[in-house]
Amino acid sequence: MAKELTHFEKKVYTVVKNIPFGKTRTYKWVAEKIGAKGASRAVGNALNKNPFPIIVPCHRVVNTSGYPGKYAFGADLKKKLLTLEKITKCCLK
DNA sequence: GGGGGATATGGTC
DNA sequence: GACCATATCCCCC
Repeated sequence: MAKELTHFEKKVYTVVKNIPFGKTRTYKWVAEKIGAKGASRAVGNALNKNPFPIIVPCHRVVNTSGYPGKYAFGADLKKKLLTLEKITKCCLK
């Protein structure tokens, strides 16, 4: 099972997985974090093929405009998830 | 500061 | 070689 993920994807998932709840990061931020500065697009590629969208909150990754770009399950869902997390965080707080 | 268009860049299929 | 969930630069207002 264990799909043989590329070293790049592995790093991307590890970083994205560590993004705090209710927070959002940019593709560039992730790229630099994994040491692939400039590979912002490659980050999106890896997330798109994300085999575990459950443990990898890829919906927390947005572009520099602070606006959610695309999403494997639909940009609409992504926006919804972000809003939901925001509300949840506010409620718990 | 913001909008639109074009180019550069990195990784995977 | 082509594709892609971006980023950045240039121009204009």
